Amino acid sequence: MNAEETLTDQIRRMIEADIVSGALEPGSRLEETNLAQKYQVSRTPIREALLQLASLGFVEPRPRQGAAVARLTVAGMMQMFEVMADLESLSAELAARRMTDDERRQLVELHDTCRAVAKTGVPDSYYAANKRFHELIYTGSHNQFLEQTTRAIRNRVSPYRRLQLRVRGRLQRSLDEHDAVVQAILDGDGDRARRAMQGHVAIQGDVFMDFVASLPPAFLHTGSGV
Amino acid sequence: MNAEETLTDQIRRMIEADIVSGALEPGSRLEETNLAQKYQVSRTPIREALLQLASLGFVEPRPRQGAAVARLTVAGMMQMFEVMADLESLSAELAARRMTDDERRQLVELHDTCRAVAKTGVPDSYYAANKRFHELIYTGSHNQFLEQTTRAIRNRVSPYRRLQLRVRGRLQRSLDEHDAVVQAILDGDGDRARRAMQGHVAIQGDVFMDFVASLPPAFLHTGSGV
DNA sequence: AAATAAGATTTTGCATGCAAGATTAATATG
DNA sequence: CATATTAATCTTGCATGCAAAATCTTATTT
Repeated sequence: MNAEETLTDQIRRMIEADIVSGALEPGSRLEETNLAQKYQVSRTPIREALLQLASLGFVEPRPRQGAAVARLTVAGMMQMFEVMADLESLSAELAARRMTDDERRQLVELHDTCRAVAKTGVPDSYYAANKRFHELIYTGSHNQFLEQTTRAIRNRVSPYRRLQLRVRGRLQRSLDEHDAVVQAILDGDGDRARRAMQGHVAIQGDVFMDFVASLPPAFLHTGSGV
Repeated sequence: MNAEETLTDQIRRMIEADIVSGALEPGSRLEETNLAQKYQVSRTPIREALLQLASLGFVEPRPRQGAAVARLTVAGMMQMFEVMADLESLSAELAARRMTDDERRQLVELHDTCRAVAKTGVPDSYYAANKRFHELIYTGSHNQFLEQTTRAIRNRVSPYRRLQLRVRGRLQRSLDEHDAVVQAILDGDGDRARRAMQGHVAIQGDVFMDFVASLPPAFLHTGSGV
């Protein structure tokens, strides 16, 4: 039904994936000619893809100076975490009220998976399972716009966030917090679900400072702007 | 300091302004050649501007069929209001905690202006004053990312929202609700400010139904998607 | 007369070309 | 030798060109 995809779209998705996954580090220059050669297309679809990524905040375009993978200031990062915490909390509240029986079952299942993966102690695996857990809650809000918005922000901080779970002891803590969220959602208690999620994703002073301290300097942006 | 603006940027802003203001109605076709002629440039900067607007959600691009000013489904509109209500509430909460003395003074001043304008009973004037009131609260949150995000959503629903205040009696109600928000912020009571704002911007069943009923059919989108 | 099919026209998607601005290299100067 | 100035190279921003897809016209058939 939907018309086939345009070249620009494909390239946008590939570059975005490389940014989100961290393959392209924050601050990397993105030269149109390079990319055109890499993907075997002309500069036009590359330009168009970069323009879209710029308006989504993934790359910072400097007029007449090309684009680079966006870097965040510490302040900007805190701001994004603050907004995301609020949106995730809203998701949890709505999910508690709106999730179908089937979605609730899936939630329990995924939570068990998280627990199992946590036992292995491999941060990257937990990162993936944790991500699916949160995504299921976005979906459970039955608000697609909320889902898209939250996911977009999550993707933007993703290159940074990946490092977060390496902090010692964070993994077990995270699991306990998930537990509180799951219970509240199963009980259909929106307010409690919201507070539980807020507690889970809010940036706490010390944890955040440790996190910032662990970032490679090149990731950060000392100038103005977000 | 900042390099001069690119043609594409100027055009993007002009088209966006026309969409937000309602000069270009939802559903209008946006032909590249037309626009190129209108703005006296080649198709390239037009294409690039449209692509950016598409990723911001202002236009819906149908591959190989050009773009049109985005229309919202009723469901999509409800979803956006739901998210915006939450972000505005967060803004109010943070503003209560973070606004400077000067900002608080400005808030009181703007609130008085709203009251004065409301007396005249001209909806469009109140719309403008109300908008500035809300924008001051975004700024008062001292979270620029929140400010940008909220404003972006507000702009997207703006072509629809403009009609909302025409509902009879809405104007005085709005003013009373502002009053509660202002009081809570002045008291530095974040929780109360959040609840007051939530009450102000949340979509209530009947009001929303009246609102939807008043929309011109062409504005709405019956297909899938947001 | 309505519906369908075929052809003409328009419009997009992508490639290429070129000039202006930015970056780097080279040269001159204190 | 360091700094400043100028020249060369590279990169972007925009215009133009062309082929494929979509839309609109017209003609044909039932």
